[in-house]
Amino acid sequence: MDIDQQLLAAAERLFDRNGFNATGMGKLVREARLSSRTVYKHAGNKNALMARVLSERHRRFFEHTDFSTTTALFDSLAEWFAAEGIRGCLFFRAEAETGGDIPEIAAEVAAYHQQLIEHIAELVVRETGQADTQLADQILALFEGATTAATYRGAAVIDAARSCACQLVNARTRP
Amino acid sequence: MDIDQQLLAAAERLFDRNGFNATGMGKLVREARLSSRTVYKHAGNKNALMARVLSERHRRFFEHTDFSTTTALFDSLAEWFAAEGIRGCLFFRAEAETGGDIPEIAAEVAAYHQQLIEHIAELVVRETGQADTQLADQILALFEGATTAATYRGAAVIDAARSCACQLVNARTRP
DNA sequence: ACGCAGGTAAAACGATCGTTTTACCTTGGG
DNA sequence: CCCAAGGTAAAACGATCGTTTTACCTGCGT
Repeated sequence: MDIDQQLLAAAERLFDRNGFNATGMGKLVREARLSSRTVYKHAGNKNALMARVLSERHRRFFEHTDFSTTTALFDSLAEWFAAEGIRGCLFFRAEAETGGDIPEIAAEVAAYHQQLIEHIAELVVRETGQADTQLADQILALFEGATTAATYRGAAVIDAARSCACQLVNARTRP
Repeated sequence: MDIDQQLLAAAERLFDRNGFNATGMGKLVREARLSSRTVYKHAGNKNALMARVLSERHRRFFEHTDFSTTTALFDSLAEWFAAEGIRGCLFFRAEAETGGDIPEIAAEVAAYHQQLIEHIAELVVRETGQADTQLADQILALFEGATTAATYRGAAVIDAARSCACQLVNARTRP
């Protein structure tokens, strides 16, 4: 059934564009062109739907993003924003809107963050030949910072962050 | 009257900890130990209250933060988080929760961002002797990224971001 | 002594929230 | 042929939302 995709696509779009709490189930039902009965049959309730949206976003993001090199990482981010618009990190926003109080959502956010950290740590090892927590934290900060700051400064921040990250990595590559 | 401070303090605490939309006026009235009549006499309505909270936060943040050197900037951020807790940027969160649709709030967020950008640009000039948009964007990304990533990685990200920013600035200081 | 500015407590407003229910299709397989 | 599965449309649920109103109290200036 593409009914699940229809529902999840509408939910992700509305949650992302207008916020989670500001998006009522009524508006969601209307936008997804489904009946509320069907929506609740498929999603359970709003919290579960939010969690599924995050889970799907998680999958799609790591499917899209290329962690093979630092350059590729920030290029992927720029591509993502060009295709999806720049509205900041949906996981951070979900956690902030819910105060971390809804376990199913907090779990999805934590899972995303853990995988993000791991992928960056592996990237560091791959590019410099050794683990380096501080370098990984720096790339993470540049990645998150580009995501946030690009919402009001535009895509130029991503270029700036990429060149900074590459500088850091190159400095470690040949000492 | 400290009635305004009482109201704004409670509002900022609840909005920050639990989110803007998730914080009802009922809970706010209870927590501020005021009557709803008094709250609406002082604040007008919820949107105006949110905007005033952001305006006050803006003032307080720039009063606290030391933009004189790159080191001082990230030290200030670490101090702020130690004192206030780490929950990410309240301005970004306000914009995201409202989808940018409430003009009074969007204006406060834009004003904050503009001043942040300006202060960092001046910091760059002060430390390197010339304007450098790319360097300013890099420091901005590190600043925003530290703010966001510290919510799940902790204060270590701030140290990492500071050392990265200082490296960048020093590389420009003596060429 | 009095009035009024400005506070409280509590009820009430209509709107909207998330969710469930009722009643009615449509459709593919035995 | 028909019946279960699974969809729609729409009404209804109680809770809570943001906001206003009613009724009362208090303290201060003249």
